[in-house]
Amino acid sequence: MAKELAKSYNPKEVEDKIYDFWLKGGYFHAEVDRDKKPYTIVMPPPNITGQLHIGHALDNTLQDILIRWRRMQGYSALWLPGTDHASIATEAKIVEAMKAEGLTKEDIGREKFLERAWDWRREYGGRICNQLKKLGTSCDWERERFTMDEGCSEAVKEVFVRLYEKGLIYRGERIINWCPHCCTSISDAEVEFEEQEGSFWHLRYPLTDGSGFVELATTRPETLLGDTAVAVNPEDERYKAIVGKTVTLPLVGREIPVVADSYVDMEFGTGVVKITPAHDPNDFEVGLRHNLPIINVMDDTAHMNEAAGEKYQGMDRYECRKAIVKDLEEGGFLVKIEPHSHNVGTCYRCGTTVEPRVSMQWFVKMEPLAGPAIDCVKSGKTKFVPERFEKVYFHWMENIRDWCISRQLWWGHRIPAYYCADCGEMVVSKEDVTVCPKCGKSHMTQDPDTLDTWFSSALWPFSTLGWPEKTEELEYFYPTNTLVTGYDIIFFWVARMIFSGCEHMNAQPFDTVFIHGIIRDALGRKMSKSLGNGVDPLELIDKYGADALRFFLATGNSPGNDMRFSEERVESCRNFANKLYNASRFVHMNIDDFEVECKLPEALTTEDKWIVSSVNTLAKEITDNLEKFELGIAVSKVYDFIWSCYCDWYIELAKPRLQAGGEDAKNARCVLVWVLERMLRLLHPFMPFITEEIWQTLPLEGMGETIMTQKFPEFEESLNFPEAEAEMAKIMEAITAIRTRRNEMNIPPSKKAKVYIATKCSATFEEGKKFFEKLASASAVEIGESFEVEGAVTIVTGDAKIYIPMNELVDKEAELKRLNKELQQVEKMLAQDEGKLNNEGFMAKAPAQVVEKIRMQAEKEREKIALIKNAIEALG
RNA sequence: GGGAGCAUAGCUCAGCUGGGAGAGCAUCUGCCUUACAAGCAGAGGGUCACAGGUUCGAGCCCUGUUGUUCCCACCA
Repeated sequence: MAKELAKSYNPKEVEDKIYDFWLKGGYFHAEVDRDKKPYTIVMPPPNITGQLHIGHALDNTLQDILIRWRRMQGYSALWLPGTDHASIATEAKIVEAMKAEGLTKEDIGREKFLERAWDWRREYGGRICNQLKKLGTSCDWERERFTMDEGCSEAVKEVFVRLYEKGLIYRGERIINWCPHCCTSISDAEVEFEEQEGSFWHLRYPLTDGSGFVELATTRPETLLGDTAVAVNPEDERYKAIVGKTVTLPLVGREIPVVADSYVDMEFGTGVVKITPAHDPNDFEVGLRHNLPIINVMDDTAHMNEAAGEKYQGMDRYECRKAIVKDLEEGGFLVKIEPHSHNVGTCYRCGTTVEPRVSMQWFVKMEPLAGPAIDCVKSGKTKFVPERFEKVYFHWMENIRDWCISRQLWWGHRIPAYYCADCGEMVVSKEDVTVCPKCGKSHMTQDPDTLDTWFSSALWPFSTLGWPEKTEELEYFYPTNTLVTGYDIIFFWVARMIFSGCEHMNAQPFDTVFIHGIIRDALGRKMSKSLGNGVDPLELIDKYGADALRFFLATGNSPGNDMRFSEERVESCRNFANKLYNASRFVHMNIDDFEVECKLPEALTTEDKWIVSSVNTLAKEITDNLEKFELGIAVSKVYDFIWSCYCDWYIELAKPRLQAGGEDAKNARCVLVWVLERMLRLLHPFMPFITEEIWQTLPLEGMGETIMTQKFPEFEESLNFPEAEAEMAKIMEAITAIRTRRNEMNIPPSKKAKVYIATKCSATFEEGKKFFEKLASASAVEIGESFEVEGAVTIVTGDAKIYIPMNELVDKEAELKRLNKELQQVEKMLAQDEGKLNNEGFMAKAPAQVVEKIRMQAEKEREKIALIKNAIEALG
């Protein structure tokens, strides 16, 4: 960071080095510290199968901004990282890898399979963490956890046993969603519905007594093989006579009853529904009400089983559908086929159409858990940002159904239930059970199933802090403060953490759920593997630097809303980093040969006070914004300040002073450094690398070794100079007005001209005189009450009338035209303001501040009008 | 069938509890002004989707309409 350095900032040279420095310094580590307030974020654990994608980058950038900010504010800020075992996804990967060797799970057995899975986890599980480090995430790696590590597994068992003993976990034969590809049950939340074009087959089932037929329609004719009834609405006059009779199931010949059930919609179709309790959730309910037999006609892979009959056994469900339709047609049972679009449930992991299926599974009874979880949010113990997501949450919680938690997988937490092969006794226990407590025989086998991945993630906010042990950490850091996540996993995860926290900790797991959207591609489409439209954050980091990527992710991103990816914007963020780097280079050029302290001098000029006051106010605003989770607003304010105030104005204002040398130059140097240092701290949560890099080069004796642990700037009354801000505004307005006029007239900066400033604020302009040469191409500046200047361009600002003599360039006609146009504009504004001031309603009801503001505005406008008129007269 | 979001400059989006419409990119003009051409100084460009309403005052609040995206839901 000195003169001889490259003109552009090169993030590659600094980022890894700085990250190592932070790690070695242990700055990410948070301890229980009774002198500090805790601030805790638990990281949504990425899957061990995962690669860092742009969504992770967003999620973790937001978390890192919050945690760095709070850490700088003096909290004991814990950001707890970890990974998720991701049972289905990981198991699929292992199975796939084995396939290449020609092996299946069953070939090698459970034990060997798990060995492979752990090997895989050891090899790849850390990959995503290393990728997160590239992003600059300041999480406490010493506390990194894994959902299947010893502690988390202990928590899982504890929860399972507790809920079981409370009667909130039960085992039962229910209809569940079955994925024939993953070969496991999945929960309701894991089913994604998609609209599909299908057919509506109208069939007729003959009445057994030979008195005719009933016509009904189905979208799934193959399930006919499992039909155990036909249902009509009890109110339906058309069918009252046949209720209680039986029909003979076509192709099968089974005699099944006609039942009356209000579930049937008389208006829809023919008003008759075939009932297949084993393969449809509604039919299952009907079956329960009418005591119907359940005939499961498919196996694990959705092929027809022996119950489907010899002819169809072994067929895949769609193959069977074709065969059935053909047979029905041949048998004269098919009335017609209508096109029909309907919602089909698919597995969110693999996209396979889910097969509803009756099987023995474990469930969490949700209703007793949902109540406290609803109260938790209703009472405000947990708040959603933005608030509208609370509605989504309530709706889901209020309509929740029992949660199927068992999975027919091997990779995961094995269900702690044991069965006696002799007497059939079941024992649920945290410890392995080898001897049956009932019959005393040692023929106990553990339930082969594992738990839904989300069962363990639901415990994440407290299992990672040591629960069920009563650790110091748990007591200090729980409830956590902020959970940052996308709206897409509110149901999977957020809701389940809330009821788990309420149930097991008797306290909300976090105070705030900060929800963000997803990042779409440049065309607004979801990023997906199949479209190949994803962007790789690591490539972006490589190309533009982590700071630039983070800045992009934080900017223009408002809570809960999706954002589109734009490489141009990442580039502009990179440019901002470079701008800051160059500003620092400038500062260094001016301080390296001098003794400069990062301390404000005694004597501050107006422009010094202006920049100091501005950065001081900025600190307050940023803090307010961050407290309200308005990260995007906060970050753009820092951007504007650094670029527009510090670089475009203050540095330029400082140049003449620096060149002049002497005491004033020394003061300017100090202010440059002081403001730069403060702005670096404000920017640090957003752009951690470059701010650290620059900060370390500044003359900051005794301030510590890292910016990370410096205090986040706070508003200080002693640094507030509103008068200086007002005075600078006058000077800046005059300079800008001159520039604009010169630009309009196409006068190059090299062509200097004398500037006459007629003003009542001569003291202000007298002090600002020196700036006009540098910033407004003035050859000389004269300030007075009034001037008579021949052949001059006249520029009117709120506080001054400025003349620039440019005989040969002045076009009197054009000048007059322009001044008249300006006059009109100002008169129009004045008319508006006077309208308000003459409006009784406005005067009576508008707040005093607003009235005062308008009054001042009108006053200014009147003055300006007088000045412009005056100038027009002078020209004419 | 319910519910929600979005609609603001050519493009992508900000806009806090209502008090004179902003940024980035793009376009145009002029500048290598000794930190930065990844830059500097300027300019142009908006009936804030439409129609009503509340209010002294509406991009913002209310109602409706249109378009669009998404979530939830057991119509076979």
